[in-house]
Amino acid sequence: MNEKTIPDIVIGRLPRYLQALEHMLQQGCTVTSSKELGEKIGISAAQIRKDLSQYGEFGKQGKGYSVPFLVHKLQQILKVDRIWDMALIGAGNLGKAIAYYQGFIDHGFRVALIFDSDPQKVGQVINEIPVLHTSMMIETIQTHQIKIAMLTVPAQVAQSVTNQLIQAGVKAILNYAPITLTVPDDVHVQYIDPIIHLQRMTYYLD
Amino acid sequence: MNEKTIPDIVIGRLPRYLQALEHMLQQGCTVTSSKELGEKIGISAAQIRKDLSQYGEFGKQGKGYSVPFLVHKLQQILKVDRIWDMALIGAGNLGKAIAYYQGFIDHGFRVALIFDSDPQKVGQVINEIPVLHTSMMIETIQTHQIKIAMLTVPAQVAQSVTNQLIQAGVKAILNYAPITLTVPDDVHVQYIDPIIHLQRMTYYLD
DNA sequence: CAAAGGTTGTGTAAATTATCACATCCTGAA
DNA sequence: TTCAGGATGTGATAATTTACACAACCTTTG
Repeated sequence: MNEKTIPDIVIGRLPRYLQALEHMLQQGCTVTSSKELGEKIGISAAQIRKDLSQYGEFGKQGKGYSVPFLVHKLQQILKVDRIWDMALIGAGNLGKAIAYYQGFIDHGFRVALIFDSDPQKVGQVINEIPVLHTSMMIETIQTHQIKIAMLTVPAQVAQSVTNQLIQAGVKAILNYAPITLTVPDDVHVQYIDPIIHLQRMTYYLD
Repeated sequence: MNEKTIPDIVIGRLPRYLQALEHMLQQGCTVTSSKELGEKIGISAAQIRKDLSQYGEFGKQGKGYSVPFLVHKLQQILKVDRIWDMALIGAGNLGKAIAYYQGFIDHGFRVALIFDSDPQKVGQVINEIPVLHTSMMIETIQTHQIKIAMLTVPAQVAQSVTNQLIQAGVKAILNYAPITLTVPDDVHVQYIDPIIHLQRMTYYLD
């Protein structure tokens, strides 16, 4: 069953299923169908069934899916059935907003370390976490065995910071800097850039 | 040539081309090739050539592409050869960080209006823009003819705010709230949700 | 001028992704 | 018990997307 690897495009949809299912759970909904879920997130029912069937048979014919069960399974598949410590690099406006975001901890992600190169920022405490100088970054990340980093530094230094993160053993980077990062094959990068998203929409406007 | 519509997946890559090309321009690079560009952003040269050829013949055989010319063409195609006024809904930590972000204005996007439902926030001035109450939202957006909105409100109110935005004539929404929005076909939505992106990466971690 | 080297634009083939359609199964009611 | 209604899981098919390969063309060099 798990013979061949599941395409990344499928993986990309799983978090969206999980998000919608967690909302349902909060609202006390215990059973759903691929049809209902699909309508909520704008994906065809067949697509959802096929995606989920890659990992096993989670539903009951005639009935649908148990929401708590499916949430649990998806959390296992996505490996968010645990707490992930993360490092945040860059304590500017955006970095601070991220450090204060409650959503991370609610979903098993914890900002454990914050770094900045500005001596004025070092020593500040953001949401109970002291800002450390980037000169301590590699060593501290290594000792904490942190695998995930969020990057909110200027584009000019993003690649060099990335190189250091890789050296420190980081395997996943959420990059807010407006630049494509070059990384080894075993390091994953996701990009968050509002400009890119906006430009993708203005294309369709008059 | 423009007979049939160009697939959205192609549109999604154009902003990344533009981003890389603008970096090159800043560094004084005036000519490039699909090979060089592709290596920078991790996309095959053939893919880039095919994408660009959808809109015309911008390159010179044997030579490559003129960077300033291609930047100009992409800006035209993506309709970012002008200034777009935007409304920002939600003046929390994230909303403030967005309001202060220099990158928008550098790329032709201007935060023109800010709204919040919290009376304590209304009247505050963020980056020279006064925060207005959401009760004035529909009317103000209409009179300013604003077509783009950024949403940084709690998930619980995101859909109802969205409905109001649509009523006000907004056609593109950059949604930071962790929920799928339901909108008419002529309204475009892009999602920015760090949790989704992180979960897409933890799948691949041990 | 000729030839070499390099790059584009594109028709075609391959690979990937999404849709369809239906056998199978479960539930509940008569 | 039987039958109707409804939903899953999946093989087959269709659609989309990417990769390949090369003719055409430009530039430079000798």
